[in-house]
Amino acid sequence: MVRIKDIAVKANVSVGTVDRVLHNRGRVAEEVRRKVLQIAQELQYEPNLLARALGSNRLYRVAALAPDAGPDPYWQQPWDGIRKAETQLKRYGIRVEPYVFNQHEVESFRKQAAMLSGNPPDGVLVAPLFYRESLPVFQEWQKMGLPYVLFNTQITESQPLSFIGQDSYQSGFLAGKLLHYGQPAPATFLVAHIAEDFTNSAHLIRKEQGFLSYFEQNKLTDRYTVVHADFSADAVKEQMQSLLWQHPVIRGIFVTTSKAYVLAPHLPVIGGGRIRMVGYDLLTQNQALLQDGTIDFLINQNPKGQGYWGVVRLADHLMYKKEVAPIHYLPLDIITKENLQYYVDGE
Amino acid sequence: MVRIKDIAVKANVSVGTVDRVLHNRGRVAEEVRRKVLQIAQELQYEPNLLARALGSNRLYRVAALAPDAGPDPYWQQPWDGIRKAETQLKRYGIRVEPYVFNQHEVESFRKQAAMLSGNPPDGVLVAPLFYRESLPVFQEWQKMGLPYVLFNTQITESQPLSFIGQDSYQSGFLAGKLLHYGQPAPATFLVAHIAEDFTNSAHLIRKEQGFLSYFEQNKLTDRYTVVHADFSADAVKEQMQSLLWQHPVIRGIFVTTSKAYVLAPHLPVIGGGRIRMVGYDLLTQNQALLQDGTIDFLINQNPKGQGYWGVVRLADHLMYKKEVAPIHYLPLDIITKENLQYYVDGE
DNA sequence: TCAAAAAGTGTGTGCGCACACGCAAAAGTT
DNA sequence: AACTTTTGCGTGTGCGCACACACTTTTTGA
Repeated sequence: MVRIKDIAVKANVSVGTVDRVLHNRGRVAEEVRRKVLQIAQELQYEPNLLARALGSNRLYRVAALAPDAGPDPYWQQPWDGIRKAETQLKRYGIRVEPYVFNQHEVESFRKQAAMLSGNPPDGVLVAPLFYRESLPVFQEWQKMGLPYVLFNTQITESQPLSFIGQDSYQSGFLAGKLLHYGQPAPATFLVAHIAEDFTNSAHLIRKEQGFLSYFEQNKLTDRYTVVHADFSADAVKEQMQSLLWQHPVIRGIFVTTSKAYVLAPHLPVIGGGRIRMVGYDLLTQNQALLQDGTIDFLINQNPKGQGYWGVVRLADHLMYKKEVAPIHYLPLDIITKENLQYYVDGE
Repeated sequence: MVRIKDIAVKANVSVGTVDRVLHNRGRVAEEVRRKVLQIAQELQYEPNLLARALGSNRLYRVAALAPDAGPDPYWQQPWDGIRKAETQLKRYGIRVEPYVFNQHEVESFRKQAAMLSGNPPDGVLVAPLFYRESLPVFQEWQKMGLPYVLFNTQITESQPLSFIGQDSYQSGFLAGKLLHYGQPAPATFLVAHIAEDFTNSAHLIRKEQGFLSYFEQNKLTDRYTVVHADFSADAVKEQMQSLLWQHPVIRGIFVTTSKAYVLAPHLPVIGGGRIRMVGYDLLTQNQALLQDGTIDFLINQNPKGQGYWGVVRLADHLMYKKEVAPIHYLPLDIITKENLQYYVDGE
């Protein structure tokens, strides 16, 4: 195993000099610099991460900016992942500082972001729910040289260190397949958005686009119809009844958020064939509906993993100076009653 | 963070004594011993794993006993995972010694196992394909105090340190769901075992049991029939034709191994409804068949992950003296054309 | 021309732990 | 009583790295 000392001996310099070269710190003669780098390359030097973490007493502060888990249980999961990563990396000198905002109040997001910037950490993990309000914040961080990682929502206009999450388009596409698979024509499918500002939520738009594309690309549009529906939280029942009246051959519903459980109670128990349901995420309410057969498939967005990997990526960047891929798509896990157990609490 | 030194100070002894107590090495007065343990408990001492790995210059040898990747591409993947883990861990004192056997020759397994025992490593990772022949080997290891981790095939009669892999029973159960979903009755489904000694392969038996259970537990046996079929590698075509003749309403095939691609070319292109196929694992041949629609679903056994985690678990046990869970089930990943890309080469 | 600043380099210490070594006191032996 | 053995315990070194410090040589500037 190659150590810094080995490089030093081979290059006829001291370990201090090698250290300065490898970390771009201090002053080193250009000639020596190149020689050391070349030898390091040649010997395939890989730093011993244990020794590094042990030797440097440096503490890295990572700020996490995400919605409050209180009102929406979904957000508990990213926080769990973040916490898990912190526990694991604490020994290596990583500490996480949470900044919580209200997912329905733009102002609270702005405020927390400002607080964060006022006490700049070494890196940021952020769920940029509000598209318009995020951009100026990103610009500021960029100017400060503060690396930030996005999760949950992809905002292509910014230049984050990395994005962690699902490909929303492909996710909708997959939902199309799951509703269509083995479903005789003709049939109508509903794309249901629940209690969200659809036009301001990039990832919901992408999901719907993917869903539609499935039917278009497979040339199914002559036999299968897709209907868009926006539900507001307080009139779900009425809207559902009205939709069923208008479209008697609804055979499946694609709920684009984790809120399938909100819609489920208002489906007809029986009526010209059961209505299939595809939704997102393993909230306990959704799990129960999956078990009793109301929901056919859930697509797991692995929110816990998003938080976890976000912190890990930042640590990779900060501590180990590793290259970080700009996009880190998580798999589109298909969950049914039969394989659910292995995704719940998976370590 | 509590260090050994902190305990030493509080107990009025030296770090050497604390070390002896914590590791049960050397001689320590009983009174002092209890005092140190009590203080360690009190202070919630947790050893710094980094420092431990760094400080002890010990080299741990892990033997990996698994089939040759040459004849069956499936086995390349666990070996890849094992190799990956070794690369990652070799800096920290873990080295893997491969023992390769022929998956069709019981004798070669026995021979390699004997060689392994003759040059005992610190831990073993093994894919116990041959049920009967594995048991005595395990007994020997147990007697030697040699910790071993199982992967791929679970053998409940033994007491391994851990098992890494899928729940085969539930895996078959899930396959039942995937073939049945949206498939009108009546229909016949085939459970196809390809070129394996079925009766000596514990996990294939379990898969078939799970598959059958799906139809029983859901009370579908009056409308759906399940047929068991053993294929030998050199007569697949003839056997398939004969089966199609006997069971004209075959609507789906469950291939219990990664060899769906062997069967696929011999399915009728059209004939009273397409025949669905569910198989295992993302071999390139299977991926192509998934893409062109011949295979509907693949269940990913994550063979690479099995190898990887197996080595990691052993390292956890050997180096860090961590507790290792006796069973580590990997998720039953459902793969379709639409989400395949996110599982291939997922780091 | 000579001091001051900058450039270039080596040495030493500490991180927390494992482990070898060595010394003193107690217990055992003839 | 004069030993040997055993028991009990402290000290010291090294693992690979980060980083502070100090030292020498070169360059700069008035």
